[in-house]
Amino acid sequence: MEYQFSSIEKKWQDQWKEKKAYQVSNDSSKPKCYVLDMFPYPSGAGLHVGHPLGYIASDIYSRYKRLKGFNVLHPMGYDAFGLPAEQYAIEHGVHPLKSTHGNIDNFRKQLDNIGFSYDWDREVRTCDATYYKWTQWIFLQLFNSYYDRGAKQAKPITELIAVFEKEGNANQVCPGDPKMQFDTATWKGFTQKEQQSILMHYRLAFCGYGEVNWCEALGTVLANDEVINGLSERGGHPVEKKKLRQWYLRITEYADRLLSGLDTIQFSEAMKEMQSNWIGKSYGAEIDFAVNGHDASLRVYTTRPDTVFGVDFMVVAPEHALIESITPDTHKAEVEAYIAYVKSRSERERIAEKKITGCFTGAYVVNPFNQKLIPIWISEYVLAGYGTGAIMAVPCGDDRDFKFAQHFNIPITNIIGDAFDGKEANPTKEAKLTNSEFLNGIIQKDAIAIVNEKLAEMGIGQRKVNYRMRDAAFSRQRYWGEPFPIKWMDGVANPLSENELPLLLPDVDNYGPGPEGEGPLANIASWKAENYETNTMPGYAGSSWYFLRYMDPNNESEFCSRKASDYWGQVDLYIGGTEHAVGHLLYSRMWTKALYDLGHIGFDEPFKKLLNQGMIQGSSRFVFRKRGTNTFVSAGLIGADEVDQLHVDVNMVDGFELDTEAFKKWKPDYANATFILEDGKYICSAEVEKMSKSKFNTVNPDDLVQKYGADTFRMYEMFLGPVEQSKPWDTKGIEGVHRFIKKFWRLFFDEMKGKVWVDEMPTAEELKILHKTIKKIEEDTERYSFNTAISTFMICINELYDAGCHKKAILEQVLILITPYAPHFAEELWSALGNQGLIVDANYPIFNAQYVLETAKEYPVSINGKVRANISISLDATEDQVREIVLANEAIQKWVEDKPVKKLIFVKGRMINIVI
RNA sequence: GCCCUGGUGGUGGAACUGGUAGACACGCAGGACUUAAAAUCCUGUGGGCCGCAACGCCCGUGCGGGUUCGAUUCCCGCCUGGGGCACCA
Repeated sequence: MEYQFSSIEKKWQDQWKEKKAYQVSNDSSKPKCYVLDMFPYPSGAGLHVGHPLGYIASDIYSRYKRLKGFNVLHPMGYDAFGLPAEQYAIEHGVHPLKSTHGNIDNFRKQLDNIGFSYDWDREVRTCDATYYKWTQWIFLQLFNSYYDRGAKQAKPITELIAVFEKEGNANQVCPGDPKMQFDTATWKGFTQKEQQSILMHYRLAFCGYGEVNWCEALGTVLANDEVINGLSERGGHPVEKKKLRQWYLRITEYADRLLSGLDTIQFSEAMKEMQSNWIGKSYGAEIDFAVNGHDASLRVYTTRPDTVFGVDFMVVAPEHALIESITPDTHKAEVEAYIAYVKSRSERERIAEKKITGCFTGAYVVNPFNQKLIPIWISEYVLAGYGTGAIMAVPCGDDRDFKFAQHFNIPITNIIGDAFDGKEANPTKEAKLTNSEFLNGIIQKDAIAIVNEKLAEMGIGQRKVNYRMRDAAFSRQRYWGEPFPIKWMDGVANPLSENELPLLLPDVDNYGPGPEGEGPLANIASWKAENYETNTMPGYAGSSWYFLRYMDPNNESEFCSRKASDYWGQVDLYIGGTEHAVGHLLYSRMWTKALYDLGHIGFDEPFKKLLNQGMIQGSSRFVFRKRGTNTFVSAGLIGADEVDQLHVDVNMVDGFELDTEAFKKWKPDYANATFILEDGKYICSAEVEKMSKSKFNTVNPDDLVQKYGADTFRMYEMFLGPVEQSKPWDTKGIEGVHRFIKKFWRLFFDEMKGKVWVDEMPTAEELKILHKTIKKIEEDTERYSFNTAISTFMICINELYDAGCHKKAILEQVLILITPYAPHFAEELWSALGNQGLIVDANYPIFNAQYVLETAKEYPVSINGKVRANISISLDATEDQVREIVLANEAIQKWVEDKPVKKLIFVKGRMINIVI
């Protein structure tokens, strides 16, 4: 009986479906385990071999945990709102819902091919009203909350109102406007509208005017992480700064918790690094410098208060509020011209050119420590949005300040003696200070605290922590997203009540932008008549909480019952790519914390362990066409002729050898192609690139599943290397895995003889092979080392094969071990052995150390670290006995001769080393 | 520029806490079976030296140092691939 994978796989996929084998209950006495994939955006291009890598890994882990007795939640769904579907709608007039559904069907078909154990009854789609109803609901939770800095947690806005009525805002600094202050009476004196406007400055989801990344070509606002070098991530269109009314999430209030929470979760160092860089916490001080001749002071933020005697000039951002009042008439024209120049420059130009520009205001501040007058400059390199929008420049210690000083011939004060060579700035903290009066002779890093104390004493400064992270822009001028559950009345945003949800996304006639940068919803008269918000939520809204919905997907009265979220808790294993490091992974952490603060869930980090799968790259193949001809030269024969290098479909190339007949049929242009061959072959050149349709280097999993079966495909993807590692795809090796599976099959069935397994008692040697394998597979699967697990299976089968073992008692156990990796195969043979029920419900074999006990060990014996002999010695031999045996050995004696043995190192069960 | 990662045979990779480097595969070479092919099986396969062969010896984990009885693994300095951040004061 031959291994007929296609009928076997079809059969078991049908059986699983029929028996609802992967349906998961929230009611179980077993321990829980939640294994999650980052759900995909269903693009029109379909899956290539890179996509399932993480899905296979998570599927193996889920199935393994299930066999180990866990109640495993392993769901899948679709992140279905987003730009591509809308772009497609604009170009082809197809409703995004329709194209999205088509893409989802196609995805599902491809996923089903591979035999995943998803509980499809729990599928979520972010674009379904039954789902986005709750996205809107969570938005309202954020809208109706503020962050209590004292308690370090989100609280209902009603509590804040109560505080205002009792004591004003003295103990609740306004995050949106820190200078705002009012007492009880003032609060009560405000109109309803004024009160609402103040509350907006506290809300966790709020609306405000702000500089945003505006992309004219896309007609929308983009988040910082959607802008790359001044161009939009999608489409590569220019992006500029523009002031618009936008919704934001006050994620900055969570900066510190997002940072400290990293210590409680298992993310890779690289991932934590990326997140903490993004949050960008810095410790420094704010210092007030009195402006000479004005009753005003300039507040700067610095991380280096120790350098205060080295300040040679101040620089403020062009937007700084103080500029107008302190610039003397003599400098007005110049300053205005410079500000106009800065405004004329796009973000893109600024980043691309990085020119040193600036302008002196004509005003001075006084250094509070030595009364020196310090000129105030304006320059675009100082950002209005960070710190106080003003810096004290210390050219001898900061590279940018140094270059600025050089460029404008500003004299430089050296406060670090020999550590500064006059040619470049030295940012050290280890130098001894000079020219610094009371700080002279003190090491810089020690001086920081001294200056901070002095500042506090003088009442002109204090320690200050700053974050680089900005509040997250949360609105898009697009159609295909969640509508905001907000009605505008007299300039006040009114939240819909819970029973008005969902606010359904209406149909539109055209998907183009509305008037004045508004979204397409602004084009609908009935929508405008209701005064609904015309923006929609960004792509990350739905994906920020989907892992909670899987726990309770059909709940119509709650986003997720507390009972369900208490049962499932954190995601135990989350698998996905690194590209979401500072987007999705940060936002979903924030949403989780907010929902936790408000008491809706019982944990404040969503993902306990994150595993990043590597990217599978494409291995492109190229042919060389002689310029102006239809003749193709084999790679090894390219001489002086001018040739054009062209991508060729990798599926027409075997290794490097081109199938010339297939090539001719590929495109009409090539029908009459002629070839210059080497050794009768056309050889292509190769390059590793990103896998993409346009490079003709994509490999479709469907083709491989058809040719080798899903089980072979699954195992091969894992065998390729560690999951975390990026690597180019190469189909060649799949044969080896396929051979292995067939070999395993032949332990059960012989092509001629049919059934060959037997019901005999296993020998000690066979039990040893089995238990060695159980131990290793378990260890490897637990640490996600799937590639080495597969090689362990190969070793096991090779050994059983060599031992001629066809014993059911052994084979059956190995089948259970391999179930997570090759589920269809295991299911088929499990039932062939006469077992009732599914192998996915079997009990995992239990390792018994007794079977693998060794009595002796083949010790490597080295002399001065070089292995010279292998000697078998009993494991319970004492060191003295070992010494005797080893030194008596002929091969060792030859090396030792009559030299004295200085030392003998004996590591039990490992090795022996003789030092002479 | 700063930060994080990786660099091991012809190839993918293994070696988990410092203890026989190259497991397991691919590829290649030779052989068996077959009319032939596919499939399957067997043998060899890091480089070099000496040899009829067995055996044996030397070198070898990006490069140069160091610690150690012993280093792919730890430390210092450099080269290099990949990723992230980038006027953040």
